Amino acid sequence: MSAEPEQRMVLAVSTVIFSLRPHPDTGEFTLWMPLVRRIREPFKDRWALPGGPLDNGLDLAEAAKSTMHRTTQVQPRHLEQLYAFGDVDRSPEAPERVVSIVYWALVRQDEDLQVVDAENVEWHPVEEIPGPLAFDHDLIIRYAVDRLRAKVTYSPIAHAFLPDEFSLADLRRVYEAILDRALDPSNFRRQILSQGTVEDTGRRMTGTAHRPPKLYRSAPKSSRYALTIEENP
Amino acid sequence: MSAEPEQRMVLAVSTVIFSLRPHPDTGEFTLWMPLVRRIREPFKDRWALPGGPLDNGLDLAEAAKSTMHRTTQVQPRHLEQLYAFGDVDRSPEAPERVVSIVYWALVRQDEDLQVVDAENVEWHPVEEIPGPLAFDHDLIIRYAVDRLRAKVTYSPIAHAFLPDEFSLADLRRVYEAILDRALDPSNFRRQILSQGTVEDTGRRMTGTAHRPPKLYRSAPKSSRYALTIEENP
DNA sequence: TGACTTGTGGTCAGGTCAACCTGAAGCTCA
DNA sequence: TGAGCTTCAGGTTGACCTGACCACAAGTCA
Repeated sequence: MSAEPEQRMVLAVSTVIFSLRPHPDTGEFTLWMPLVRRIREPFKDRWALPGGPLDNGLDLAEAAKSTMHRTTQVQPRHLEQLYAFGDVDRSPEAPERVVSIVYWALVRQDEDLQVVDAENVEWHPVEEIPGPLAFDHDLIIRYAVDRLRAKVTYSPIAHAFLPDEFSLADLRRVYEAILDRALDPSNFRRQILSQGTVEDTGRRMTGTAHRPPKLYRSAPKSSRYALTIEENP
Repeated sequence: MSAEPEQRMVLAVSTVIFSLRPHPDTGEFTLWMPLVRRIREPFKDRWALPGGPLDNGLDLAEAAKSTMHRTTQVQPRHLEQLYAFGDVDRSPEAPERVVSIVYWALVRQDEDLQVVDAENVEWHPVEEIPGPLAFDHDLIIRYAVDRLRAKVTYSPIAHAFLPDEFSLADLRRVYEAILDRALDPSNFRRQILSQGTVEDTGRRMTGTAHRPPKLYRSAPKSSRYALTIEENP
């Protein structure tokens, strides 16, 4: 088509990883995410999303999981494609054109919290990202947060943050952290139970300093398309 | 990472194009889309989505519009990224790995209907696609139709099918075609007017065989992200 | 003129949702 | 031991939304 000299192009895969942790100041749960410090140009020493060039032998989602695990040690419970970024003026400082297929992932609270930070990786609350990031990663993160907030209101993905069994108050605190506002406990309870995405285990939590809550588990999902990965081992 | 011989990889851009036309049998409006007959291997002589290799000098959306216009002559009014398909087992018959960034587009009724079918292009109602298509394009189309149906219920994209001025009955027929069910005219009217996405022009349609309806136009939109292209020239 | 068609506007019953209230069931501490 | 505290569990109420239905408006057509 065009007679210009062939410009080098890189196809990369990266991931916005969401985790739930208490904020050091307030103690309230908030969204955190890991960032990786770049060790080479372009954008040397700037923070960036975990990612890397597409391994030609792997599926896109597998490649995302692979680079994610290698750099941050986390194993996501929910992985979903966010968007493909690849405009020509995307990062004018980079010498080659980069098309990035970006995923977002949710990590289980219990698995996540025991992970030690790897080298050149730092976790930050999403409201306190040390910008500006490399490439257009600030934009990508804002988009991912918005997508997560929208999706949590119509899809039972919040469960992905929790262990196998949880109380409705646990689930409510997840929603509150994502949406960044308080929810009425009894209205929340009615909504969740009416949508049939959790089922009663018959057991109750023990050792609480108050009335012990019932324990629930996620109900089996019925997804029409295999474009989302959940509950991977 | 892997020491295997470098496998050739192609980055392609293709588009699911939706248009509204009366069905030849019933006369009711339904969704149609153009398919292109492949003239080379793999999948020679099979129908496929319009698309082609990514032009390295163009933005992703521009590349999609470019190949779309070149093959089918249409100019979309609404263009939106659907998904990036690129699993390694995506089309076992193809010799090289193809990563496709797929867009979906809505074409205005009036512009669209005057277009003559280009060579090797045929329009089909979405319910009567002559499958199986090339690659995994059947899956892609099903996914795109579902996304369109979902999105039309919470976003004012149906306007993209209509000319600048339209009656609420026109708009209702668009919704009915997309959702494939009848809608109550007066309830539809109440909903649309309450959401503020249309504004009264003060004029009425003339030459109708009944009470002349008011004409409306789309109200200016407020989009938070520039990831969707609308109203392109 | 009267039948017909489609647009426009309203009513009404049922469901949903947020705000609020009350009791249940554990713990802690005097 | 029992009062007080905290959180869970479940109910009530009123505002709002939605779908089904009704009635009239304003044109054309025979």
